[in-house]
Amino acid sequence: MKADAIRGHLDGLLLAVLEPGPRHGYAIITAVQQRSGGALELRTGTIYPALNRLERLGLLRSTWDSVGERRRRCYELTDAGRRGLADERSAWRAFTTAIGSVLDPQPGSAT
Amino acid sequence: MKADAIRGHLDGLLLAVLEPGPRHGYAIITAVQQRSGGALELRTGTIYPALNRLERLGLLRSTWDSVGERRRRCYELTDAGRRGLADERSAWRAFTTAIGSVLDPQPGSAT
DNA sequence: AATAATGTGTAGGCTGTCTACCTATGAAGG
DNA sequence: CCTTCATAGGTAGACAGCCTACACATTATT
Repeated sequence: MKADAIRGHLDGLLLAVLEPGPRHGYAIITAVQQRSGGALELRTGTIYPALNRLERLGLLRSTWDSVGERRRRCYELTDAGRRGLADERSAWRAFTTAIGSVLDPQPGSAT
Repeated sequence: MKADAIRGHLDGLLLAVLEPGPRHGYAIITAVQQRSGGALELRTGTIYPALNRLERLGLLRSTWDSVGERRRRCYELTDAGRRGLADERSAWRAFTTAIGSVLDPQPGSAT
């Protein structure tokens, strides 16, 4: 996987894995990894700043919870986050359609 | 279209529009625009450095030709360029599969 | 005791794309 | 003749977002 291929698509990934329910950062990484069949391995340095940004934008809200002595920060979607996810999904469809039609043009289309 | 969504996919676009035959820069821009149904509007500042890079890498070769007094630089795929295009296409499929399976998971897959 | 797994986070750098700008020819219209 | 638009090629510099590398702490395993 090319290093910066996911640029511009990270937000959608984060919102999508939070759709079923709240998750903490580490679980987000493993969820993305599992869902993508191991293809996407996000780093902490990638997601934590992004999660902060999404919270600042009001798409996420976070709460601290504790398991024993260990603290973890759980993120969940806000209503704006759900709308944002819908936007990301339609943007993704438009994007893949656009790139796909250039990369693999239909035989009938103009050259 | 998010500004930098195409990051990491530009090379594939350029190689793909050059597959049918040689083209000069301006024609590459219009070809991408037409093939994508107007969704992708590349700028000269985007493609010329990229074309130079691809030529440096040996994926393209360029020749000057003249129409009257006007000179234009025509780019065409090398054999390495054709192989590069095939690589870009399979990378694109892997990429869309990966992102897609996170963004719109199949009901059966693990959360 | 040491190592791996779990868990959160920051600092700094990289690089490819974008914005903005510049130059030049040819055709069309006034 | 002059202006304007389409065609054609190009550079300089900034910017944003992701990556690399690092730091720290707790819990489980060997």
